[in-house]
Amino acid sequence: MLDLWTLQILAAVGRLGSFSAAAGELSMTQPAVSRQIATLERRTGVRLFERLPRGVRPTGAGRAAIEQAGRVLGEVALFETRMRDHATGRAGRVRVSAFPSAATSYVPERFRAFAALHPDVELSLTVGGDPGAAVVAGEVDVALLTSWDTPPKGVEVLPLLEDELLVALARDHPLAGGESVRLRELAAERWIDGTHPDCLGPVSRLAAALGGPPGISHVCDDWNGRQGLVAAGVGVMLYPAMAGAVRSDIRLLRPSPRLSRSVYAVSLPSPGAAVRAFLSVLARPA
Amino acid sequence: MLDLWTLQILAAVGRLGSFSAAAGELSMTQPAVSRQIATLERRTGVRLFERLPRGVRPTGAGRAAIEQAGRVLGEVALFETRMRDHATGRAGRVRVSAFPSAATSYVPERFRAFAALHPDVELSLTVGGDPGAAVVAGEVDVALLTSWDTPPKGVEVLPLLEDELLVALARDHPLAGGESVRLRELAAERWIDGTHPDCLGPVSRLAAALGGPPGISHVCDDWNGRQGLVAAGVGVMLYPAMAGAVRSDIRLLRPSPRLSRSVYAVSLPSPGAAVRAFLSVLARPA
DNA sequence: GAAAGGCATAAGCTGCGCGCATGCTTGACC
DNA sequence: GGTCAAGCATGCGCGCAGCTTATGCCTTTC
Repeated sequence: MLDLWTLQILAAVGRLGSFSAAAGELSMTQPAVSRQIATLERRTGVRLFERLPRGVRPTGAGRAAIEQAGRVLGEVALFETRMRDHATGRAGRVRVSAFPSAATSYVPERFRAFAALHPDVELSLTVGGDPGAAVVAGEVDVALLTSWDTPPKGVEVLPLLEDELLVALARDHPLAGGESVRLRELAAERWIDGTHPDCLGPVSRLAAALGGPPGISHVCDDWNGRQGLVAAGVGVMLYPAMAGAVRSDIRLLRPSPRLSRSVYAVSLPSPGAAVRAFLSVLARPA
Repeated sequence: MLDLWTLQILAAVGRLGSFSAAAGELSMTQPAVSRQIATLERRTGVRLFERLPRGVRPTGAGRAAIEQAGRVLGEVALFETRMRDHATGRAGRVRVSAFPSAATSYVPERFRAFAALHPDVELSLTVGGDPGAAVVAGEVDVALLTSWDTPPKGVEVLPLLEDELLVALARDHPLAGGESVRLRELAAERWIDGTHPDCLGPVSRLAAALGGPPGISHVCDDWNGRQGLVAAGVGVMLYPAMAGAVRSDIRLLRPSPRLSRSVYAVSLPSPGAAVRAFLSVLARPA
C-alpha cells in the first residue's frame, strides 16, 4: 500500500530538486529520503529522478508522479479541513424534526438565528412522523417534542420553553369579545382536535377545567383547516401561542385557568459540534 | 500525519457498516479496525460512527469523512494507474530534437508510426539548437545527430541509417541531364552551405572528391532558401536524401564517388519505457 | 435465561522506517 | 592537477506504530 508520507517526500523532492534539501524541510535525514524514493521507484517500476552531481532532476514519469502526488495531498488537505470544520461546528448538518405548530414560527426563527452564526451548517426540517423514533433511528439529529409526547429511552432531553395554549373562537362568537375566557363557559362547545402531536393534550386535564369531558366533534390535522373550521363557527379549539398569528376572523383568548404544554428538544447523547451548537441556539431565550 | 491505510479502513467500514465485516474484507482483525477508527476519531476530534448493538452507523461528520476518503483513494488509484502506464510505456512523453533535414520527412513518418503504437505518449519535436547538449541537459529525451556531429560524453548512441547525399543542380544546369554526376566535374562550381548541422560535412572529404576545396560562396541555413538559390542557378549544393522531394526546377543527382553521412539517435543511459519504445521504433528499418 | 453477535480494551510481538556512520562519485577551486 | 566539498547510496541497530491474540461487556434473540 502506498503511503502519504512517501508522497509528501516525493512532492518535497520535486519542489526542491534535492534529497538533502527535502530531508531538511521535512525534518528528517537524507538517507531516509533516499530510501523512500528508491523504494517508491522499485514498487512502481519507474525511475522517478535522475541523480545528478548537484541534486536530482525528475524524469518524465517523475514529473507525472509529482503532479499526481500533489493532487492526492490536496484531497488529503481537504479531508483535514473538513474534519476540522466538523470538529469546530463550522461545517456539518443538523436534521430537525418538529411538530407542525413549531414549524410555523418558532423553528424558522431559530433556523435563521443559527444560520447567521453557522453559515456552513446545512439545516433540514421534517414535520410529521414520529420525531422521537426518528432520533433513535438516526434519521434526524434533533426532534422537538411537547409534554404530550413521551420521549424515548436513551436520548437527551433539553427543556426549551413553556408554550401557552390559547382558545381560538370565531370572531363573532358570543365569548370572543374579551381578552380571556373561562374554560367552564366552553363546556358545551364542540371541540376540534387533531390526531397527533398538536392535539388537545391529556383530555383529563382539559376535562377538569371544563367541568366535563370535551365534546370532540371534528378532527383535522392541518392548522389551516382547523382555522377554517373555527372561523366558520363549526367549533372551537386550543391554539398554541408559539404557532403565531391566526387569520383575522379568529380571536385568540387566554383561558382561565391557564393551559400550557412544555416543549423539549431531544437528541442522541454526545452529539456532534454542529448539533451541540444548534441545541445551544434553541436553548437561548428568544 | 494521516495514513492511507486508515482511510481505506474508513471507507470499508462506511461501505459495510460494521467493524467486523470491514476487518474481514481487509484481512485483519476486528480490534485493529476498532483501534484505527478510534485513533482517527481522537485525532480529528469528531465522532465518526455511532456504535450500535448491530454494527455501526456513520454520523454526519462520518459521512463527510467517508466521502472525502473516497476522493483521496480515487486520486491514489489514479496515481498507481499512471505509474503503471509509465512503467509499461503506455503513457509518457518523448521530447525529440532533430536537425532540419530530418524534420522534413523522416521524423514525421516515425512519429506517425510511433503514435499508432503508443497513442497515449506525448511527442514533441525541437529543431535547432544543440541537440547533444539538450540531451545531457535533460531538455530533450532523444536527439538525432549526424556523423558531422560529435556526440557528447555519457550518452547512449544508436546508429539509425546511412543517409546518402545528393547533388542538387538547377534544372537547366549543363550537368543536370543524367542520373549521376562526377564530383570532379563540379570542382569549379559555387557551393551553397549552411552553418549547422546540415552542412557539407568535413570539407576535407568533399575536397578530396572534387580535386580541391569547394568554393563556398553562399551560406543559408534554410533548406527552402537553399533550394531557391540552386534553382536560380546561383550555386549548387549537397542535399540529403532523407529530406525527401525538392521543387520541380531542381534536379537531384547521385554523385560519383558516392557521399553519405550516418544518422544516430542519442539519449541518456537507461531511459524510461516510453523513450525505449520510441528508440525501438526509430531503429526498426523503414 | 442462555447463547451469539459485535465493539472495546489489555498485553505481547513483529516489522517497517528512521538515524547514524560511512563510502562513492562528480564538480569546483586554487 | 590535486584537494575539497556537496550530494546520493548503503549497512546497521533501534524504537515505535500497529497488528494479533485473549478477554470483557453490552445488546438482542430464541
